[in-house]
Amino acid sequence: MDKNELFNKLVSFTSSVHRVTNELTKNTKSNSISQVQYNILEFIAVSQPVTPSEINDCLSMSMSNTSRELSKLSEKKLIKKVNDSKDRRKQYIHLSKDGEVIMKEAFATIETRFLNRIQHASKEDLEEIERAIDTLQEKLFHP
Amino acid sequence: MDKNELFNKLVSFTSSVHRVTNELTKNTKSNSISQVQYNILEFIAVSQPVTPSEINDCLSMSMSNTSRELSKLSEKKLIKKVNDSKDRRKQYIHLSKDGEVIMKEAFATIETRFLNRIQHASKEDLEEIERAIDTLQEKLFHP
DNA sequence: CAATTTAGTTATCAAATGATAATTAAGAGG
DNA sequence: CCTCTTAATTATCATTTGATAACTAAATTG
Repeated sequence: MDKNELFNKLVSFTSSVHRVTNELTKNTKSNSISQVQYNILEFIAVSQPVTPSEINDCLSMSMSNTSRELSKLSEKKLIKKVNDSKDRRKQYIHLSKDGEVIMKEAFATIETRFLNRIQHASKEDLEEIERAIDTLQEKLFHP
Repeated sequence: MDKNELFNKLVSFTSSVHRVTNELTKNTKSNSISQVQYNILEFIAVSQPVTPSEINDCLSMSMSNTSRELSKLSEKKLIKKVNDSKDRRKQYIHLSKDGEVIMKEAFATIETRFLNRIQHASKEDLEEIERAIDTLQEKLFHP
């Protein structure tokens, strides 16, 4: 087992994942929000609840900009801020009802494109794909 | 086989891939270039050769900005532009020697972090990971 | 050949973003 | 209690970026 070769495979694999993710999520955002705001909502939707610190860390943005954009999303009633009951410096950000609606629509578009992409896959292929995802999730990406 | 469930797995999987990619590539860029310039060099390194159009498409940036940043990278002697011999409107961007050096260093850092991440995986685990990557690359991400 | 489209460059301006610093509030450690 | 650190907000300013338009050059279409 050549770990070096495995690393090269990982590089080209992650590059493919990013490319396909781009294709699937292109132009899915509603017109009422900016691209960055959509990225934030998507991150919240997948990782709910999140703190502002996690957002600027995971989306590689500055704390000042995160704070600004969260305020705008709050004004638009797309997110809710909840204080941590133990550590009262922390906030947990959730999607609001309206935020959930926007993200449900976006994910519906993404899912349609995904189903289109795997429409010719056989039952066996799909099962193999599912097992492969489980394997990588468990052994490589989750910890 | 529930395709809906498979989609949900894909969403959480791609989210993990992005998170781990972030961890592995954080602060790997040399101080002489901006983050965007690093992203461009990384994309070129993985997909060489690429056209300016592919760069603005895959990195979701405007054509004007792509052109500006490529000029800067050219001034810094990190890339080379080669005209397509058939379609002379097109350019192919390659890394220069200096660009290769910068990216080799960056990937060395990333590889060290990756090896650290899989240090406790058994031989069997690594083989399973490799097969899973091959499967997803072939059946889900490559086409 | 003429008209249209495509690839890319450049200049300009407005908007988004990052860096910084000052500030508030609260947890952690001595 | 005092100091240090962490989480977050806000204001200010410089830089980066996107949008637009004008432009060159070359391919495509008809």
